Amino acid sequence: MAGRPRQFDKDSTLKQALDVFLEKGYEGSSLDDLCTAMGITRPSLYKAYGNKEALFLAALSTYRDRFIEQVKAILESESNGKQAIRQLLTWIDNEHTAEETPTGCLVVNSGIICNEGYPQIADKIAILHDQRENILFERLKRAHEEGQLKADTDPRALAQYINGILQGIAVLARGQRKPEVIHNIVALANLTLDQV
Amino acid sequence: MAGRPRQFDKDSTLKQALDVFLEKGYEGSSLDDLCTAMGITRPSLYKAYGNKEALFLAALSTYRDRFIEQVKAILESESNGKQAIRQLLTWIDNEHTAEETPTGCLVVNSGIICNEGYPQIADKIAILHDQRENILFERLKRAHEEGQLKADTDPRALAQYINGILQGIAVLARGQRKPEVIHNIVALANLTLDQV
DNA sequence: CGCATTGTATACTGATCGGTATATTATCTG
DNA sequence: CAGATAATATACCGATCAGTATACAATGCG
Repeated sequence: MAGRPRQFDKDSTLKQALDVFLEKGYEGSSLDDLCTAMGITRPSLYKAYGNKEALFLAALSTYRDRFIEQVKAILESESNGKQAIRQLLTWIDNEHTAEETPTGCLVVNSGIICNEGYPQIADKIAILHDQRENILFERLKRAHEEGQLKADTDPRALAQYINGILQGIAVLARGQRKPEVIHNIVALANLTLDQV
Repeated sequence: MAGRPRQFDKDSTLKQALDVFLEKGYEGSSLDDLCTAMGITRPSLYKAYGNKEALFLAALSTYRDRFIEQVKAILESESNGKQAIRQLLTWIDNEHTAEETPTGCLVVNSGIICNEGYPQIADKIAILHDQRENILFERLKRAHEEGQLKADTDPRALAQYINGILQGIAVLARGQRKPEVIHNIVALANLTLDQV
C-alpha cells in the first residue's frame, strides 16, 4: 500500500548533491550543506538514498554516466581516431575553462581524497579510472587497426597518456589558473598526436 | 630566561606531520593522528607550531624546499635543456613508482581540497604552482636562447605542459595504478619533446 | 470515513573535531 | 638552593560531524 508520496524529485536533488560534492569534496560536504542545497531534510535524504556514502556513490554514478556518454559521442563523431581524440581534448578544454566555478573533475578530486578510509568509494573510483582508460583505448585500438596510427604505436599506452593529460587538466581546472594554461597543454598534447 | 627545553626535535616532528598530511590530506588528518605520529601532545604541538593550519603550512614549506631543491639540481645537471627535462620526467617517474604507499604530491593533493575554506593554504598552493612552472620556464627559456628548442616554440607554454604532465602523474600515483601507466606517460611526453 | 503505509519535520544522540585552561615538570639564572 | 620561565600532561571546552528516534502529515485502499 502506497503512503505519502515523495515531495521532491529524486533525480534533481541528486544533481544538486552532485554540485555540492563537486565544489566541496566528499568529506568537505556536510549533511547540512547537502540538505540545504537539495532543499530537503535529513530523514528524507536518508530514506531516499541510505546514507552519505551511498548518496555520494549515486552522485558519482550520474556524473560517470553523463561524462562517458559525452565522451563516447565525441569519440564516435569523427571517423579518424586521432582527430576524435583532438576533438575530445578541445571539448575538455572548453568544459574546464568555460565555467565560473573551478570544480575540476569529481573522479579526480575524489580519487585523491578517498583512496583510504572509504574503501567502497576508492573501489568505485578505481573502476571509473579504468573505464575512462578503456574507452580511449577502444577508440585508439580501432584507429590503430584502421591504419590511422603508426604500426609501432601502442594504443594502450597512448590511451593512458591521454587519460593522464585529462587528469592534469582537471587538477589545473580545480585551481584558479588561467584558461591559457589549459589551452597550451592541449596544444602540446596535439603535437604528440602528430607523432603517433 | 630559558625554561624547560623542548623535548623533541622540531624538524623531525614536522617531517612526521608531513607524512601524515601526505597520506590523509589536510582535513583528513586529525590532531590525534598528527600528535600520535609526531609523538607529542596537543599543547606541545600548539606551542611549537601555532595551530593545525600553521603546522600544515610549515610542512608544506619543507615539502616545497625539498622538491624544488631536487628539481633545480636535476635541471642543472644537464647542459642541454631538453635533456634536463627528460631527466626530470625520469626522476618523477621513479619517485612516484618506487615507494610503497601511494601518496602522490602534497601540492596537488592539497590544491584540490583546500581551494575553498582555507584561503591561506589556497594562496600558498597557488604560489607553489607558480614557482614550479617558473622553474621549468627559466630552464626552458635558457634552452630556447641557446638554440636547443625550435625558434617558434614558446618556453612558457612548454613549461605549463610539463607541469601538467607532472600533475597528471601525481594523480595517478595517488591511486593504486600500475607503474607501467606512468612509464608510458613519460615515454609519450618525451615524444613531445622531440618536436619542440 | 478509518486504517495502514510512507514521507516529512523537529529535535536529539554519541562521537569526533580543533583548540585550550590548569597544573605539573624540567631547565636556566642568580 | 630559590625563583623565573617555558614545555609538558591531563582533562576539558563548544562546535560540528553523521546518523536517528519520535511525532506528525499526506497519500491509497477498504
